[in-house]
Amino acid sequence: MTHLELTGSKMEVGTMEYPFGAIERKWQRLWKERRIVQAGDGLPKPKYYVLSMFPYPSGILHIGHASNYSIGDAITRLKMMQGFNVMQPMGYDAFGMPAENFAIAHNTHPRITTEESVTAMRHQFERMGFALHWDREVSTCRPDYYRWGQYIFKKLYENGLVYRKKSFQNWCVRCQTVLANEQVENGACWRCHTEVEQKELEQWYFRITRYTEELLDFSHVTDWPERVILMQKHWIGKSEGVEIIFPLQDDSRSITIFTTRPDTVYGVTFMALPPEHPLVQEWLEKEPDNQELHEFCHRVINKDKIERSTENTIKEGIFSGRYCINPLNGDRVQVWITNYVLIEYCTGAVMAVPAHDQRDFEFARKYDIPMKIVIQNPQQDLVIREMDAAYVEPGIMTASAQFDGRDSESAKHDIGKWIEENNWGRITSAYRMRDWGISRQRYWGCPIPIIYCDECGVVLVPDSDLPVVLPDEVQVGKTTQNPLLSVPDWINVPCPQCGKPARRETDTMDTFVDSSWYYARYTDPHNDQMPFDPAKADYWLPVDQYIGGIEHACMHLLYARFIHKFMRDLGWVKCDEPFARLLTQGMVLKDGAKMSKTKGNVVDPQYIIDRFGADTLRVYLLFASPPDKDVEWNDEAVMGSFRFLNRVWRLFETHTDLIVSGIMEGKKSDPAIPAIDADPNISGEFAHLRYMTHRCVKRWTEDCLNRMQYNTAITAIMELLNAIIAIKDTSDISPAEKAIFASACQVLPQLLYPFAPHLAEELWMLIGADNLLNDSGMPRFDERWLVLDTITYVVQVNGKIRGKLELPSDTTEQEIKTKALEVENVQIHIEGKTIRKIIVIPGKMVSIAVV
RNA sequence: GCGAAAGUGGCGGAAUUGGCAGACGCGCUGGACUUAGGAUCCAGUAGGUUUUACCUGUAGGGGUUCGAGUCCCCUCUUUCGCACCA
Repeated sequence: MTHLELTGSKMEVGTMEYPFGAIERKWQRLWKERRIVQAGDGLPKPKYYVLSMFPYPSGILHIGHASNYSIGDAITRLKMMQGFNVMQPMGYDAFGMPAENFAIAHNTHPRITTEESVTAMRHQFERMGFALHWDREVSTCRPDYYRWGQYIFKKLYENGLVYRKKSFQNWCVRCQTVLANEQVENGACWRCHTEVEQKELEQWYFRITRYTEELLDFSHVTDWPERVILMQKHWIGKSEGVEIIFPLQDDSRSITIFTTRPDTVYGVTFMALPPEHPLVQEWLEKEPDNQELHEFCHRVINKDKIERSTENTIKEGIFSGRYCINPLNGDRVQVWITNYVLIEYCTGAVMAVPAHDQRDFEFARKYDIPMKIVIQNPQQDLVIREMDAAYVEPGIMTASAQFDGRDSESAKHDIGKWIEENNWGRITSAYRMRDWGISRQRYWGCPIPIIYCDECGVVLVPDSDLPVVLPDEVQVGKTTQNPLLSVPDWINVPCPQCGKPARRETDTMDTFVDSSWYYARYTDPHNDQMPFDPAKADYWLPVDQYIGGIEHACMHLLYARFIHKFMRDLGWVKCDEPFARLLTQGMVLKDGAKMSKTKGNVVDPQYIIDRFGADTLRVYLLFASPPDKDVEWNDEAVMGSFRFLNRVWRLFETHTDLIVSGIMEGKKSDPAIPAIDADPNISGEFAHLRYMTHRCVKRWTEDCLNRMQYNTAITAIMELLNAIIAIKDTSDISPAEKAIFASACQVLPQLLYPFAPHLAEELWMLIGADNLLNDSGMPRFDERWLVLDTITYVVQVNGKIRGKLELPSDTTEQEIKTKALEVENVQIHIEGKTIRKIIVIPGKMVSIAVV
């Protein structure tokens, strides 16, 4: 753990700073008592639902959490000031392999460690001063939560969105479980980075592919980063093309392929099938003596799926001895079994056009398969013998019957139609995304509510028997297989249908299932009749502002959208998307790298909170960079935030009486607008302070509400503070000046509230407020005071600044031109030259073009 | 390879629509005060020169414009995502 370079002993001899510890604890207590987060269901106020991705309860509040929730809490407090009925709930994504692995390593039970961690984390969240609605806390590992996960599984099943399939799966040896495609990164487990192997298993799948088209449609989100939308679209990977049926020669069956290049269909010279293809499997059975074929297929199938699907794998194949017919031109086409076709994608078969596809080209060259040019390069005629790569660009069609001479790109659609008209196939789309495998062979997860009966087959657990409670009395880690297999009392149950002995499913669900609907559970977290009351969900959903890491772009955020759309189809929710606005916050880096225990560059937020306060940490995290960018941790710069808060504290401490009486003075002049406006005849530094006050409030408002750029909002506060402190002598000032000074100070607590709520609340009270800041409304500014009497014009000659000009704001354009030309330094630069043009930008500058 | 985002002082980063580049903070330099400190206050801080001023400067090169960090074209670098997807 890297601490600040500062030692504890130095702390003790340091000078006084504001008593943040006492202040923070006091307000944390008071907020809890006064329940500042309202979150009343259906309150007659506009609602605002702020949600930060719930954490895995590691027991330690990581700096990344601190950053994530500081953003969420800033938004929460802003929305409270705006008068919204705000909900900011918190819970725990508590199932999963880390808890189980930790329990194995420490010879304990995941339930014990998880609950301990939850308690520890709740304290740390409170110490950060987040305005969280603890009444709504959920934890996915508790039966009152996962009961409804099982219920949703059943609903999915009943709607044909769940199925079981045996196939080769990504298998992590370390985690002893299957991983979804989304959870494999560069051929390794996303969690433990162990290399993923292939294992044939029977698995439960969610048919997310039924929603592909809708998942591609982002028209119902209010504000999502373009980057995330693009990543999801890419992940779903829609390609438009044509499915074509190639009949086998001397056989009643056929091979269906998908292609995005129907324009090359006249150039097909072979078919490429993967060994897993049903036809190939059939041929293997028919020809038990074909040693070569058996050996090849066996070898390819058992090769690591990841390894097989990389570009640099050497293409291999074996001729099946069979042919099929190209329906468009009657060509006889060789059928090959290859290692470069993926069974999972589309129809699991490829029409090979070696002249116009690089992969097919390489393969055809290797095995001496004929090539046929059907797209000509308009620049230079292609000759097969001279080609050293496939010609994949568009061009002019040739040897393609009635399409000869046409531009290949524009002919694509007509060929598709021609194929449809002749019943050779159809125009369709293909998707990269596969169904979501949710089975995990681990103990610490939500049990799948399925029972296997010899008589009745696969039987759903009846609603009345839910939840299927995860048995606690399990020896975790004693076996290399699923620990649930060692609990016969739990596994062996009577069949709910026929009553005969049956067995429970021992797979548990991927934890991403748990997190796919938690945001909806928060709207009605204690409901024991249904997952949530649709009326309550209708009030709160969609989540107005969701905050989380980019790493979930193609996992959690995609799964949650899928489940949400399913719940909408059931009528449980009305909106089309779960998360209206999404903010992907950056990581906290140290020395340019992600913090990690192994690198030893972890900063402990608790250490900072104990020494400099939660307010300091929060201000630092938000000030260091915009919320969606990474924050570079810097020990020294944290001190800057601490000093800033200290300066604010000192200002209020030294001038308490002045501010309080100044506020009274301001109220006298205009009771409707407290303090902020006073004598219009003010000039000099107080006029400037008044201008700065209104300017900073305006900038803060825009940065907070429109731009969500809290670093510049904090900058605006610092600038106002500097402007106030710049006034050195307050001993002998007029009542109007006093009111201006006070109004500048009075607005500070409001401006600080989203970022440093404890100090802000303390100062608000100090200057005599009778409400809490969440009820104080938004700080106000008045355009009247943003209009300056004089404007500084910049004068450019040929684009270079040659002078400045102070002019009354009502100067006419003609006068401005005249004055600009009179500036001494301007005259030097235009002397002896011809003025071609003078451009006046009102309120800003004069640009003179000379030759 | 494909797709996307980004490149600004010693550092984090500002510059909202093309209009004073470097706000704000850190660090640094000098000074004041002193209870000798991670305190506070004052001055300075893009680089350069012949310093009331001028020149150069937002990865590099070109272009549009009275005017470009911002718009257009090319190149380079970095980061991220996808990667035999037919």
